[in-house]
Amino acid sequence: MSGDHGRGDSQVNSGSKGSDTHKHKDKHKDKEHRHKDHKKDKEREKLKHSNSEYKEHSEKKHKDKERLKHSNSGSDKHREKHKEKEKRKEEKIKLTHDKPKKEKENGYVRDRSPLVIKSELEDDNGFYPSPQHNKASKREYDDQEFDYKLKKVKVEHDKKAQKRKHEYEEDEEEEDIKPKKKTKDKKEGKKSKKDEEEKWKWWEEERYTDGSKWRFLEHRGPVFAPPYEPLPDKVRFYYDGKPLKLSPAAEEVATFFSKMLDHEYTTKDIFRKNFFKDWRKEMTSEEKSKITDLNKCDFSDMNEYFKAQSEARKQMTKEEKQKIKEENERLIQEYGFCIMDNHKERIGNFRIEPPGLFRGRGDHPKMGMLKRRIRPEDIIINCSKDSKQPKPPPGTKWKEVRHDNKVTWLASWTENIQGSIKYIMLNPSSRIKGEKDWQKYETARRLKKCVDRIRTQYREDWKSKEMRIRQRAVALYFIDKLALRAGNEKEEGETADTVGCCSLRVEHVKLYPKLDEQEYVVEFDFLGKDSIRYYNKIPVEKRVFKNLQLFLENKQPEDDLFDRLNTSILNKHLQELMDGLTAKVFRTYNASITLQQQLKELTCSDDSIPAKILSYNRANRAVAILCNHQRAPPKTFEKSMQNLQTKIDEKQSQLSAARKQLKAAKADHKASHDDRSKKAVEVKRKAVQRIEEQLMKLQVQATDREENKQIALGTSKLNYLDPRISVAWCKKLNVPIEKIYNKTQREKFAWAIDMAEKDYEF
DNA sequence: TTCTCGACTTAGCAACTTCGAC
DNA sequence: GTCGAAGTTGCTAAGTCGAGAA
Repeated sequence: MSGDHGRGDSQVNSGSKGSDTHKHKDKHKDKEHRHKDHKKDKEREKLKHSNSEYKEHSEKKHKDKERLKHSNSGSDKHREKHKEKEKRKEEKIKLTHDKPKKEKENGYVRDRSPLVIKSELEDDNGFYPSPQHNKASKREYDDQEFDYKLKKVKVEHDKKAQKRKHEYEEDEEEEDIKPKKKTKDKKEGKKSKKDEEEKWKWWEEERYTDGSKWRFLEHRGPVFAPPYEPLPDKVRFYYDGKPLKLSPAAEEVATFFSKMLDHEYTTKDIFRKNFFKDWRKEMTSEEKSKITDLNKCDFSDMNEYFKAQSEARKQMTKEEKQKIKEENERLIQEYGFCIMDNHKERIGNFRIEPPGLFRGRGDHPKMGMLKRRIRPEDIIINCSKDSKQPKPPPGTKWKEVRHDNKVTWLASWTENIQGSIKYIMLNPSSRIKGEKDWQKYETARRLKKCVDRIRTQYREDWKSKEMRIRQRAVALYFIDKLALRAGNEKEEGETADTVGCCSLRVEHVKLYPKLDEQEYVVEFDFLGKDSIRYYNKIPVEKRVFKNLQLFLENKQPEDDLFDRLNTSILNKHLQELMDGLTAKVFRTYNASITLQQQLKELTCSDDSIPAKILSYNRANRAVAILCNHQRAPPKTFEKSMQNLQTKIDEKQSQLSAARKQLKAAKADHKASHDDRSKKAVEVKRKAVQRIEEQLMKLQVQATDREENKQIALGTSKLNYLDPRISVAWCKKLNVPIEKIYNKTQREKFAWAIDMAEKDYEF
């Protein structure tokens, strides 16, 4: 495809990105890098910028940024503000912990949602009533590319909804009465019902255009973590070499730590410090006075106990395992589904996160803190007014029950580490998620149509008189060319120090007018999402290079590279260029277009199926490299590679032996010319062929595995690659779809599998 | 206009399950 | 049937982005 201005080539084919140069270094080195301290003293006086226009804006933005970002800056005012923020957050967390925020939330429910729902439900003719287009719904409506096929519009009315609702209730009752006595027939009956649901082609139906997400929603609420079971007396905790019986609350938190003893986390200072601080909060005053030093705590006995338990689980008999499986299945049947608009849909995560120690990624300042137990009193339930509301566990109550059909979640709670909200939502195979996914790819396809115009414009903007426009244009170039993330601003001290494009700092880029025979090379080295290192050396256009030199002028390493840009400004600009365009659409677009190009380049219709799959994986890998989707090499990688090599060696000697035998058989036949010897030649020839195929398969497997060592293919496959490209490729080249997508993925992409023909073009 | 928050997507890891060789 | 490797699933952290409050 033409639209790529040579982007991928250096990266994708030659692997010039860090994946092949720096990024595969020892993981520890990466971790060291992650530890790089960005919190340097910011008191030093800022040098004045030479460019006057730049200076004026820069000062303003600098002030803002200082206030916003650097908690350790010299500004008292800023410190106070930061403190205030912290306080507010703590209060919020405390509030959600203690008492529900009744007023606001109740107001919300009473004043808005039910009214909306009521009026909509009353509208009998308009199952999708004429919307008073709000902004969000207008965009959906305007999105012409995302028009449903209306060949089979199925409009089910409330009566039918009620009927289905009752079926669901009957199911539930049956489950309640005899949960474990499912006959085979009943199971099959359920299966066919399930099949019916699986076959539901929501993509052939109309969708809501008024911003509402559903009309009817009924579910059983979440499943809570099992209560804490105190340790048997024989399992001891030792302090300073002496056994110490802990109170149940302190003991529970101690078990969280003891279970992680083999993990690197427990060796980290921040983790230990945070854990100890939170653990002490759970101790009795007596425990608090005794236990004052984590280094004197010995959790090894507890650790051994949990390891033994885990081992015992593995050693369970088939029957015991089966029993657990069945019990789990029962739980899924009861809580794992909901009824949304006449259809039984799978819930993605119906279990509440159990208490434990927070495992932040990278250098997270809050790692080790105690994630508290979530109780029914913390949970907000969302369901429709006319549904059977989920019952809280006996003796408890929900924080709130609301009926907001403008959102997709079924339940939510506020977690205590960051004060953010967690949700229970539907499975990716559900209509609500699928629609959104489809829409995402349609937006990316619309970008394809205007990407050339956008590229021309940002090239023009590199020459702009206004610094803010130049910065915007260079940032957009990086987002487009390198598939960088937008890079929202983050609150310092709350999370690990990671950046995206707009939040890049001076210290993250190095400029080389000439490097290894290439001109105008930019070296990127920063930690992105999940503290994954992005390292890349890339030649850029001269104008970009000159602009970067200008942006870096008179700045300190910890200053922002794009000091007059943030994601909000960028996205507002993108919105003007194309309806629905945001920074992340470029990632989706470039990922999908790269897959399509690579598949065209790499596959040949004459190839065997394994060879085709290898090509597919290579195309997928090109995207994963582009998007910097890395993984830690599997622990057993070296060993499994060795085993595979042994197999290859064996197969090779088997092959040469078989060839010798064939040669001998041929000689025999030449001498005797009889049928028996002719037959023997045929048999030997087939044997050689078979071994050759086996050898090839093994070699392909080895190549694939080696190339995949540190690349995660799943993320791009699941989130960035328009599934219709893969489906079309499979259909065109007669590759079974099962070779590309497993069961879960096929469920998620059912819409694409159904609608994409072999000639589909992204 | 700035800032915060809610809702949602994207992400890697680890536990669990299945597969295939012996 | 056993064992190790590969594949799958679940979990939950960490992003993006837009709306609305301050």
